[in-house]
Amino acid sequence: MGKMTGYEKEHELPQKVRQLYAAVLELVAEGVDVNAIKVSDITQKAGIGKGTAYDYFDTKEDIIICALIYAVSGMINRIKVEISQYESFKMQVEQLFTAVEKELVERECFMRFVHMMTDSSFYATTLQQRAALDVHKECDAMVLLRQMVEEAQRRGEVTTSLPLDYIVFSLMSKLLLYLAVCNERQEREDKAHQLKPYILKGLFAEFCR
Amino acid sequence: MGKMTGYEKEHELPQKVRQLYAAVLELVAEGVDVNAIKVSDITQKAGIGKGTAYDYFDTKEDIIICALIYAVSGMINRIKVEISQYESFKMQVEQLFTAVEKELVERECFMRFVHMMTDSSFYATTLQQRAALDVHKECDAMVLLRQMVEEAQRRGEVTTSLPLDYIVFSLMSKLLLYLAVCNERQEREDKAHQLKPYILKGLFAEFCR
Amino acid sequence: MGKMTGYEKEHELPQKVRQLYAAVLELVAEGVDVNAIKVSDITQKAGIGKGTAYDYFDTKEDIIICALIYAVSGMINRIKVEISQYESFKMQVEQLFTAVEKELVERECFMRFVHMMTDSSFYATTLQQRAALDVHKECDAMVLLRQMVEEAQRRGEVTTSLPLDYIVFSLMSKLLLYLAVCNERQEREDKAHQLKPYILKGLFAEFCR
Amino acid sequence: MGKMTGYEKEHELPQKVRQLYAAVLELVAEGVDVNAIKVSDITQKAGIGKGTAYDYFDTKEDIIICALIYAVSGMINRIKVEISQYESFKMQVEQLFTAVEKELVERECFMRFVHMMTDSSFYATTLQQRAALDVHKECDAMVLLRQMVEEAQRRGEVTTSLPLDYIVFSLMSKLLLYLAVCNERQEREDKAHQLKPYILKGLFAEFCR
DNA sequence: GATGAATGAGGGTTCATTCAT
DNA sequence: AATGAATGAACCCTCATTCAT
Repeated sequence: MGKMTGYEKEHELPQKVRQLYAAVLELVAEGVDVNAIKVSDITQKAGIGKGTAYDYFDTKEDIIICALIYAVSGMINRIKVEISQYESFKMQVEQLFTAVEKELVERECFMRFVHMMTDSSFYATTLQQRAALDVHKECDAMVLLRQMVEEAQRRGEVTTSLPLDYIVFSLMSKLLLYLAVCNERQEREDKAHQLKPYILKGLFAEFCR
Repeated sequence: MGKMTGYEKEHELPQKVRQLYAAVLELVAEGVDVNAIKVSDITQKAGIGKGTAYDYFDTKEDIIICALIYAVSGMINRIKVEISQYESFKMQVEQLFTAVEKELVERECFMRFVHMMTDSSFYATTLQQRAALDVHKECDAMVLLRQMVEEAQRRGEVTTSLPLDYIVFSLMSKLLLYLAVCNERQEREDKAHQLKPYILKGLFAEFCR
Repeated sequence: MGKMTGYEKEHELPQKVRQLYAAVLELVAEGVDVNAIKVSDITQKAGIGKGTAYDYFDTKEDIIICALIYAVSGMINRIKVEISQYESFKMQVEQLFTAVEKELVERECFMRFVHMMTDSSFYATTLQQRAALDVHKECDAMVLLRQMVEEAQRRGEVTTSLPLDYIVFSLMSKLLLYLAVCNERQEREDKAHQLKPYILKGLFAEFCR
Repeated sequence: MGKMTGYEKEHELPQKVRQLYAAVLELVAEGVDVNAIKVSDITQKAGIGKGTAYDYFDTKEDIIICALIYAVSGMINRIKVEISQYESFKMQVEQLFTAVEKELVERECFMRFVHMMTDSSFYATTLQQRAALDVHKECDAMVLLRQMVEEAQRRGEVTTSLPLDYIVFSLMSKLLLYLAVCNERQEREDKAHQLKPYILKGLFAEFCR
């Protein structure tokens, strides 16, 4: 049987695969170390037999990687849709910050994913290779941000006197910064919300006309 | 025997421990997945027997964590010294960027360490707990940055109209962003150097009077 | 439902069972290790569902054993018929050698079967037990040879001054020797044909008047 | 560490390897199906830890194959020595038959080994490949027999009017036949001894002047 | 009846840790 | 003190067998 790749459309996903993905993402959201996840953890949480997982995936690593790709590409696509409802760059950026902080599971997965994109763990390396091959670039948040900025530049909302790369990277770094703060334990949850307006203000002051 | 903690002074380190740390850091610098490092990899590279490692550490994880703490606290202390030679905030920040990009091994370890501070892997969790207990805060780059900014504010070089947290986080995020770009494969190495002046200019424009 | 035993008459065999047997024997003829044959290999080659195989057999081992019994008893019966067309012992023996070398699949299965009769693998042990119970002795090539020799002795063609057992065993050993040589890779295929006249001559010289 | 090959000299064998070999051979002698032997069976019988086996061998199959090569090459070498004490071909052949029937364990291993040389099981295939590469031909009983016959021909004891191959194969087939009969359950043990003189007489009548 | 998706017991292999030398 | 051979718990993966459809 053809094994999963992580890029299947939502409706193409067999039920069992959906359960496997959900199990992995729950574990990740619970803060379990990805490297410590056991196949039996996943299948038990998914409520299916261990062997079944291997009908859809070749290795444990595949299960986890596909679950992460699934989560992040889904998240990015959802953010794309949400952002497209706004016309101004500023509103889009605000929406972006709101979107990523929204749900714990997604936030955790996104963080994990971003880490992996700049990490040298096994999962990181594999994901980077996958991303490089990924024609749809569905998983690349950078691509999303780049498009957003380019269009805003075309509309004249964002300065063109700074390199596109710099603007995109700045946006990304502030976004991650925000996520990192959000993710810290409770006490700082407030701090995150206090910082948000400053982060946005800083961004707009630097890049918007 | 008392086991190592990672906070020993340089001169307190037994020779064997030094060799163990060096081995771990070399492996990390080579891009080996921390989770994939085996005790035999470490001791072989260190040129000592496996049993000896257990005279100084209780578990494999301890060896790795202490090596990382050692590397990062050393790095931060060295940066402290380097920075203290400059009097202006701008020069200090420039020096900071130069320092972290300087050496591959350090950069890699620093990245790994930072990842771990915002990660939920086993090593991450342990390091975070250790950092929370760490009275000297020797390992906390944030503390260093905070001190730097506070003093600059006292000297009137940095604005006090923005929250200290925000300034520190911004500085940190730009620094990490820069490191991440530096760490990408060859092609981008140039991109990193092209971005640097913009990053610094952006920082100074936002925070310096 | 009553499960198969391997001794069903050709016309009693359900179509699916025929397909299963054919699949097993093809695999064996392809040189696949009997111990490595998977149920899915068999049913896939047979073009039927896995569950169906278990309607006719209790275990995987049963499928394989019955297929082998089927192949060998069929082969022996066919050889019996072919031999009965000849009246002289010498002609019968020549026919015997021709018959066993005839078809690759049969030769392979026969070899496998003979191995199993003098082996201690699981299949061997089971087959030996079965053969001991086999009232018809349909599977026992030795019985065929014994009858052949006994009748030839009665007709005065074969010496009675040597023990029957010895003559039968000698015949068997030469036959197997010949098969073994036939089965070696290509180069020796010729060698087999060169040896054949010597093998027969030796046999006849020793046992025929 | 360098792994075992099965061709180590007796005195080169680490103690643990010796124990592993002994365990495998005991199991084989007990009539356990080679394909059913578990690593834990071997190490338990050997009285060592499971992991230790993997210090000396890469896979379970390696352990078993090396044990068989060890047993057979040892046996053949011992037979070589025993045979070399006799000067006449007839005495040598008699000694050969005595030697192979001598010890249960050896007989069983030799049978297993011979099976494997004309079989298509995994072990068989691997052993055949090894034997083809084996420069010493230490494991090849055929080589031993061939030398024996050639020398006897040179001494004028064995006819040169028959092809060498035929003589060697005949000798081999009678030898194996004899072993097979010896190996059958109790009742036939006697039969074997009754057959022996006829087998030898037949051989000598056919090949000796 | 026929199927093949699902199961989970079982076994090969790895590697952190120990301890006799 | 230092070693590394030995251990065995742990875990991934396979595949015979079942059973709902």
